[in-house]
Amino acid sequence: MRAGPSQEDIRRHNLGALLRHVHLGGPTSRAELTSKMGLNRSTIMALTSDLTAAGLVREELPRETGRAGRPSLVVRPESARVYVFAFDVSPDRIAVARVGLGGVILDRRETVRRRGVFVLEELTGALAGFARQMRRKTRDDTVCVGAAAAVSGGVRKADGVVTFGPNLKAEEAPFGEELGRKLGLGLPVSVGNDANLAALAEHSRGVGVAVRDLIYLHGDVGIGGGIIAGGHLLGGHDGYGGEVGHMVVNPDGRACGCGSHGCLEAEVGERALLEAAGRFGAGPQGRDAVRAVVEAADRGDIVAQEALSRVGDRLGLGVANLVNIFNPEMVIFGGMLREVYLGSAAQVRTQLALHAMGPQRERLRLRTSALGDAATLVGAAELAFAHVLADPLEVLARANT
Amino acid sequence: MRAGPSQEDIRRHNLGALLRHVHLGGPTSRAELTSKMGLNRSTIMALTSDLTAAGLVREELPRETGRAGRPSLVVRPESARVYVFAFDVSPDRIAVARVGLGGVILDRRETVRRRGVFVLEELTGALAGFARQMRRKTRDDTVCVGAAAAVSGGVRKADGVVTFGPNLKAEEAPFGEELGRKLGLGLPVSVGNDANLAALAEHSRGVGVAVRDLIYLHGDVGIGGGIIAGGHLLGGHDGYGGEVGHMVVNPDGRACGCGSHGCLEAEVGERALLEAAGRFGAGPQGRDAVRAVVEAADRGDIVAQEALSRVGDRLGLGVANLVNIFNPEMVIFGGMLREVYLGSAAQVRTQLALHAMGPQRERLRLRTSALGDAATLVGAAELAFAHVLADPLEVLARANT
DNA sequence: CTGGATTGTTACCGGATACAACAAACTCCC
DNA sequence: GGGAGTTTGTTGTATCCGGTAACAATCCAG
Repeated sequence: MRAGPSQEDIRRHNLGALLRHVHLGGPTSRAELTSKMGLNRSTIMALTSDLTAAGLVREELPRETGRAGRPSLVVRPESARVYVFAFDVSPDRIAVARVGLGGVILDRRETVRRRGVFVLEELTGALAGFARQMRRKTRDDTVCVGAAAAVSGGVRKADGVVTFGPNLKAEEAPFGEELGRKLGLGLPVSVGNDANLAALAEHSRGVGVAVRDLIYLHGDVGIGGGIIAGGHLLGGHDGYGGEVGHMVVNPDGRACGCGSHGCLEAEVGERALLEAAGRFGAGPQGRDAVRAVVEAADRGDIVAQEALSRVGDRLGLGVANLVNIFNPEMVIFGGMLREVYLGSAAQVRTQLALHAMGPQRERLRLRTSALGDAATLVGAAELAFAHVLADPLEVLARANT
Repeated sequence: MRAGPSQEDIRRHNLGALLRHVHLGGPTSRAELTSKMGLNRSTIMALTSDLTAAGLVREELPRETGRAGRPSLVVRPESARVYVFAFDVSPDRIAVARVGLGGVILDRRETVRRRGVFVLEELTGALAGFARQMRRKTRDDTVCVGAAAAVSGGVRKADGVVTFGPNLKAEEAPFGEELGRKLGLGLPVSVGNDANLAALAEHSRGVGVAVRDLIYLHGDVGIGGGIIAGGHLLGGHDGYGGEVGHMVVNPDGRACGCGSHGCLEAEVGERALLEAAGRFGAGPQGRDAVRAVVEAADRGDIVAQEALSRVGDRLGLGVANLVNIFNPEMVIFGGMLREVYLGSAAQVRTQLALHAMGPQRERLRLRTSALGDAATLVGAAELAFAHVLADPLEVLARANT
């Protein structure tokens, strides 16, 4: 409700908006910025001057214009100079990326990991180690402006502590705090749920660009989700918003790890599919196992087909419920749900036709993730960049001291 | 993304913020406004001067201060002078209220109506007639600054047309347009879904004040809902957000009017309860019939108790799903669901314990509507006032010509 | 090479808020 | 009842931000 000392606020906001433009939209000419932001030429110049002086963007003459008139300077993000660290803790791997302003992945390391084990010391140690390696390779004029991590689990908004997850037992893990300490950059590490951040990623740089209402469904061991409502990530009161995995789609269904029955996760998760296909425990686990089922079904394997069909029905019912409640413009399937959806699109559409209301269904678009496995890392990077976009000059002033 | 000519924007925003303070918070001293809005004394003075000159607020010396120092002028909304018309089309009644700035219901008329009949001409005619009667009784210096209607049905965001609802057949009803024409005030009539507007009302003036994430569930013939996420009403892409009535809570359940099976509406709607209690068709309909079931259960009627129990189970499962997905701070039961919840709170809580995840459940509060039947009217009034709060001076300049 | 078009650059203007100083009005205490 | 202390209204000034306008720079077309 408060407005604040508004002179500075305006400037902050406009600087952030301009930076967000070139961060998300790539190199943009001043002329385009002038029209898209609705500001005057002279104002745009003042803003870009500030950002250039801060070392956040660079202005260059365009190669070819093709049009009459003086060529407009192109504003491009200082991708190589200004960067963040993005971390990802998935059930099957951990990954670190150095992501430049503008969203370029400059460097990246990852390693597999054993499922179900979550030793805070070990994890943060490995991640920080990767980050240090990458940092040593950077030139001296580069500057790290933030860090964020995506974890598969619930992250409490109040303090960023991981409170539950497939890898966690009863205890709570102060993941961000510990990782921040180990990094030793004097930067706080934001933490977010992996599916939430993947949703953010698809919204900013994936299939969901310019889509203000979308639902992203992510499958790995469990089922997670992220909801963009009105252009903003739905966080919920404590930060657990979008946890669609435990929506009950079949009250008499399979037992779920959460203690309930017939959760989306229990009916559509990796284990459900593999068990239905008679492949649980026997062969490989994870993404490859799911892909194998879909391929078998494609080749005519009846058991695989029926497994996919059943899972697709439940998935479709879950999507129908979400569509009825949210009326999104788009639903995006990511992680292993990408394969499941591609293998059972007919069932999903049938369930939608049965259970979703006409008006909500008519303009709905079903898509698969455009960013794939990189989605969580990209989302974490966006989270890390968020405070830079909120107040560009403050961040750089602090980094340059 | 665009910022606009920001000098004016700042002023507009601050004027709106100040007006919203006194509109929602009641009479407020300049000193309080200064601290709450984070603006300087002199700025607050300039803002209140403008609003006073426009006739939107009045400044008065307070009765008693009780504290040292010069008493701060109290800014109060011009409730008697500036008003809107709020309309409500429920299944069982239609209502019109004249609501003053600040949310005071100055005048109100309503009449019962037959269910299931929706004749556009007739409805808008009756509503406009009520409004004209009220308008004749107002003094000359009063000014109507807006109008909005709550309807039980889906309202398409793009054009405000009612596209589906318990009272509608296949056709679409340009309700707002027609009502606006009949009113003849030169004002557009905004239209919103009744449950959405009731949610807005509870959020601004009911149990949900200062709650940024809440779910409001409304029961009459069907089940509607309104979701406030991050302080904003969740509209969805086409405006059908919050339509929780057709979430499937029992795939093998009762047939629903929408063509699906086991929808929340079909399982816990009025008809479901009355049929389970063996009272459908025989006795009275509507709110009174529901109340009778709850009272019978209280007196020990086994059939009524079992009916309530079953309905409460389904309701609880639906709420658990919503809680998992949204992680709201509060769930509010309104309309006939108020009675249902009061009569089956134990079942609802049991289902929550079974199906809702711990972290989401722990800090959740379950409440009943504070505004009761007035919620939809109050919500419609808020919708009507919305554009006044967005740009106070423009609206009044136009009204005074 | 000239004319038209588009944009960068600069100086100036109007508007909005903060700040500071003074006046006004209240409470408390003697 | 009156003075001290406190809080707030009021007014004038300063600062900052964005818009406007005029001019210079640079491109394309012919």
